[in-house]
Amino acid sequence: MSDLFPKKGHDHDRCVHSAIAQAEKVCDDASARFTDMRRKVFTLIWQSHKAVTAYELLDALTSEGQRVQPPTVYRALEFLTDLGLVHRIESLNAYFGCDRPDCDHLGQYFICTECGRVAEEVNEDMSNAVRKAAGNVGFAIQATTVEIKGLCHDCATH
Amino acid sequence: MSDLFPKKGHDHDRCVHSAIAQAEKVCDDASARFTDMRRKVFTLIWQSHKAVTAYELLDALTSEGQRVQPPTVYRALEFLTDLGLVHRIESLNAYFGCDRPDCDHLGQYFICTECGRVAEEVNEDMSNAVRKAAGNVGFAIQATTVEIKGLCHDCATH
DNA sequence: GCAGAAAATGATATATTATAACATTTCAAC
DNA sequence: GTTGAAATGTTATAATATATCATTTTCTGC
Repeated sequence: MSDLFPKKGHDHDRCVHSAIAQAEKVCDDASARFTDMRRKVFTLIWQSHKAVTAYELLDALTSEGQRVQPPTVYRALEFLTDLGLVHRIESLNAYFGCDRPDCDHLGQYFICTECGRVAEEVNEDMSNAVRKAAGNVGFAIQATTVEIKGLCHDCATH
Repeated sequence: MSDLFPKKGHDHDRCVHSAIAQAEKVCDDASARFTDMRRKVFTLIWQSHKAVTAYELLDALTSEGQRVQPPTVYRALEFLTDLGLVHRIESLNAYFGCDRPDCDHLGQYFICTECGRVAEEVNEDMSNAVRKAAGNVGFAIQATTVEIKGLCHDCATH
């Protein structure tokens, strides 16, 4: 059984650094600016493998000493989601760092209701099932939201 | 091609009456009360094949002469969603009447971004793909959200 | 029928999530 | 260094949702 969720005690700094490196590349390729604020928000989102709300980000930025208003955070989030660096989890009103922003994908999200962690998977069976179901009824897909709540393997077995 | 969305000019009164009849049965079977307020909210939701926000319901109830507060609407919605009579569309923060409340299902929702209509499908391929993907990673499913935005056949071809 | 318990609704206040509108600052290109 | 575009700051408010306690309605057992 592959483990979608990161192991406890994994080297999280590596996740963060890798994510930032990828984000820099994506921004560069898009001629978009990875500004200080955007970098801060992105880094905060990557502090954990959980989804983070806009106001949690706001609070975190504020306690870092900045006085930041909601539009600032929402603008950064919009920028990051538009580039695919961050995904919005609709069922949580929260935001989650994508670890494969370079590939164009219809992602699926597993959300553990016990530990709060989120994991993204790009699963061809699911994407194909969605595309096929849409095709059958003449529906032209623009965007998909697939969010699955439950217990991750760690929480289910401990 | 099967048409998931109802035809223009269909007999919508029939949809409404059938939905109410089913709701009465579901409530009866659950020994739950289909009170006046719940019936009103449910009927309002079924006025169209679109998803309706809580505050749209509130406004509709108010213009019917009642002075209703948010908790009243949210309580009715909670009751109806708990029984599976209504589904919440996460990506719209809105509520949608289920036309098969009696079968326990993981529903998928097609949302037309042009006409606003929503259609529910219970698609085994999709459910199975979700279950299989979860199984592969040892994830115990509690709930799923599958929402697909795009153009319905009518809007795509006209 | 009636008392008491439980369920539902009413009422008030407030929390949470998000955006509109306009001012100011920063930055890159020239 | 000027300028125009992009980004951020600032203020206000919209939209969505819930907590809490009071009152009313309904159900149950007698």
